[in-house]
Amino acid sequence: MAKDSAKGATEARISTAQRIEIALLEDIAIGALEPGQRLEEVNIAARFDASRTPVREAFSRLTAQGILVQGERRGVFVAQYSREELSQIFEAMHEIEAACARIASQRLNLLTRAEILSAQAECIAAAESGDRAAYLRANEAFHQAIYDATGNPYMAEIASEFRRRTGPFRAKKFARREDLIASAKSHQALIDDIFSEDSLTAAQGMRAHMTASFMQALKAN
Amino acid sequence: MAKDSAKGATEARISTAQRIEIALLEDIAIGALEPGQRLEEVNIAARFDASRTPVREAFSRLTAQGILVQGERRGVFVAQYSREELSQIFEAMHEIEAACARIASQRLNLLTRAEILSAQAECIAAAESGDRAAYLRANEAFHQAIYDATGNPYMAEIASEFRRRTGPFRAKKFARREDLIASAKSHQALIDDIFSEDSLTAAQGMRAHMTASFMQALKAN
DNA sequence: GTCCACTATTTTGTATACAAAATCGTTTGT
DNA sequence: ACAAACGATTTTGTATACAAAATAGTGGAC
Repeated sequence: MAKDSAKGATEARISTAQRIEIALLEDIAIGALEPGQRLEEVNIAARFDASRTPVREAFSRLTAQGILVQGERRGVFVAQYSREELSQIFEAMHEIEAACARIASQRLNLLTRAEILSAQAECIAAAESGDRAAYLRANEAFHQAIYDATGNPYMAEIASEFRRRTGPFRAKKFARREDLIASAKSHQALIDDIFSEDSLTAAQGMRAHMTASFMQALKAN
Repeated sequence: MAKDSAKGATEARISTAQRIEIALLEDIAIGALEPGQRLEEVNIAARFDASRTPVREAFSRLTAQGILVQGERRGVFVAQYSREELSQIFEAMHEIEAACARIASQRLNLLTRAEILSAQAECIAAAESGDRAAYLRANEAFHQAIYDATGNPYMAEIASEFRRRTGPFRAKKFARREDLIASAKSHQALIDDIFSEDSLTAAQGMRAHMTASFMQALKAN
């Protein structure tokens, strides 16, 4: 009965394969694993003190999501994109984010407004203290709050997927404290557009935000 | 040198896991595997005369794509959606398809126009002969041709993914020959809108097409 | 007769073993 | 000296074995 009441509420028992998948995702998001880097099954297995089997399962799932790619020859690699490919991925993400903003603006309620504002407050706090890692987390939470405000988990999921794929490239642009503050300020304008509840304004606000984000990502990559 | 010149041009050597993944996808698209149906590793392994290992790999990739879902208890199941969930998936798909149509309308060229028209010709032929399986294939090729016309493989990929996920639910609506002909006719209007090269017209045309598609899917499910 | 508990069976998750394919290095021939 | 080919080593793909968890089935007690 009280078997997992002590632990986090909904924390189900986690398999080794899932643990590896989550850890690899985190490493890629943080930048510990860089785009283009090769991942060998045996290395990863050793690192997690597991056999190759769960590692292969994690690789399968991550390649299916486009986070990892199989090279033409041996090995699995952290996905790496040329300038051209990056532009295409950002274009796709930009379309989805704009759709999310538009839908969210039409369905805002007290809760979703509060959660967007709350996430933004964390962004500002992290930006002012110059805590890069905290800002990266808060920034993701902010965008996630917008996705959630659509009330559509499928839209939210694909938007998140694109964020995971572009994470390593966006992360590089947050080098200095001013970058964080500028980003947080950009959020404020975006919030105004979405909270206007005018869907066109919301979508255009998000397009502007994403275009700026891509410009900076291009500079940093 | 001539090691695979006899076979299909780009057909690389395929692993058992990939073979199983493709076959399962096909079965789900066709309807041989119905939403909600449970898949047991040993059964599938026996069917493909393989061990559980490649089956598990295929399951991993398919669950990562949302084609299969892990039940809360045992087993992996073909994804099944409630009326509400189906509406959310179609909403998301509808947004992405509209974005594809808009972008495609801006980037049309001789080749992409030709391929859209060619796919539509196949749709008409299949519809008139009342060949349901052929129409399903041609219909997918038609939409794929529009995705490809965006020139953005990432947009194309997510659009395809949603099509795969909704395949079983859309397939049911093509019961009679008239359904096929009506669908092909609807394509014609859509082509006109996209070929207008007015992005707003193209997006609205696709929205109309998708809305109609969802209405029929709802009736059939 | 119903409910609970205990056991048995099924099923999943992980490890290991083995075979095949590919890369790398060395050697040999021209 | 350079190229080609052969062999050795690494790495992947698949099979099998084993352990743990969950469900189902059976029996017993009230």
